[in-house]
Amino acid sequence: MQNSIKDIFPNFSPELISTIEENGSAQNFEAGTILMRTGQYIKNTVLITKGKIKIYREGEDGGEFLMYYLQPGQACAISMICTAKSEKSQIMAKVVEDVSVMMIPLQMMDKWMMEHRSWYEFVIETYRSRFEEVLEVVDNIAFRSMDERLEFYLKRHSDACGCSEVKLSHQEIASELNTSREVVSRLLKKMEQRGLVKLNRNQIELLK
Amino acid sequence: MQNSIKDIFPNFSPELISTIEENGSAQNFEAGTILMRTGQYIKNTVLITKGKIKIYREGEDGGEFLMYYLQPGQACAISMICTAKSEKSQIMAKVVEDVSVMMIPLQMMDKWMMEHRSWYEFVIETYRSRFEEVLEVVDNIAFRSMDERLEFYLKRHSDACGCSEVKLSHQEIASELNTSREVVSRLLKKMEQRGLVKLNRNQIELLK
DNA sequence: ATCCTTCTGTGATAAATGTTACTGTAGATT
DNA sequence: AATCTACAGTAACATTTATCACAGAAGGAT
Repeated sequence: MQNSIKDIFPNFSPELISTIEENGSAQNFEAGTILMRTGQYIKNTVLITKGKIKIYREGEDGGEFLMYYLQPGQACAISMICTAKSEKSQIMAKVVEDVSVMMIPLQMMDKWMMEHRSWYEFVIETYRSRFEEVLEVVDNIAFRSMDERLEFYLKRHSDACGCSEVKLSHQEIASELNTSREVVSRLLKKMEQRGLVKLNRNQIELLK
Repeated sequence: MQNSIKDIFPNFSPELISTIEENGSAQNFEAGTILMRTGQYIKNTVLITKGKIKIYREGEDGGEFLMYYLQPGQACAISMICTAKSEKSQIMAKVVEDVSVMMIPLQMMDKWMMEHRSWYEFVIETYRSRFEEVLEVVDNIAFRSMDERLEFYLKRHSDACGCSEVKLSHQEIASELNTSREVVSRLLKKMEQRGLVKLNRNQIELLK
């Protein structure tokens, strides 16, 4: 089996891995799928084994503010946090690159915390890294102006996809930064003049 | 002993409470004390038994952006999250009302997760509620304008202190919202005209 | 090629927020 | 009382961001 849990989650103990394979349910979703909506009840913890997911915070007016990416080897912290209580989701999760995931029923998630040290450590580390990531998001919107936020956004995107081309329209970027398309166009133009990017239709090439 | 762990953390098991009393160190700090600075290494988890603490995110330019309050019966999620790794603090914690706290060495924090169900549940619930609170902060700065944020700020303050008078100068409020004093003055004046507040020197009275 | 849709660029203008400069006032200090 | 200091109000202006209006370009569909 390619994309095995073993390879993607190298810190998991062999016992944990077999338990996951027994109790989890492997599933695939195409790009574009909404895996989770704000307000939905959470019944599973999601481990990503392939592909990419974006996590958004939704505004009352329908805005979709990008929080962070989830990639193979990671898990949805929100789904873990809402564990025992089977709470409502506070976020929206959208598949941006066909994913394979392992769905873990919430009771298992909780049970394993006591039984598997490597699971416990993974969960704690997931909490920690996501919390820090959200704090960084707060920094960006609290302390930085739109041009800096845009640069950060592009950099994060290219880090996530491992390439220097961002294949998104200005409109899509604007939505994820909760601003308007015109503002993004203008700021990108300035960045191009500064030699930071090269602009093409539906593609922004990062030069530095 | 007044302000006992037992009364303030009613969900803790008797065994956990005695373990805490054996291993923790009770300490007091005056209003104004900085309990934790950004970048400091964390050696303890902090349980609050009395008083109030504000948690800030610091900007590179020295801004102090208010994230949330910590009150009796609560714990600093950040200090828990940075657990085993003894990571650096990502936030700044300032005492705003004389506090009594119980300092728990980080090794204990980790050990008890396996040994005390009530500790485990408390920690998970702390993660959950703080994560949600930070998401709400993101909402405010991502989707709302300064006048709405100011109203929210005042409401949160009065909730935290349990009174309808906010005894802060415009300058202090401005710092915590990362804006300028003049903007706060203007917006407060408008709120007064709308009948939402009554303004006095060093005091804002919430009317609704 | 022609049409159509989506994407991009840009000017004009409006609104929100930040900055500068100055004034007055309340309370503390002397 | 005279002085000093922190706080609050406000006008004028600058900057940033949002909105409106429109035009042209790229690429797909017919």
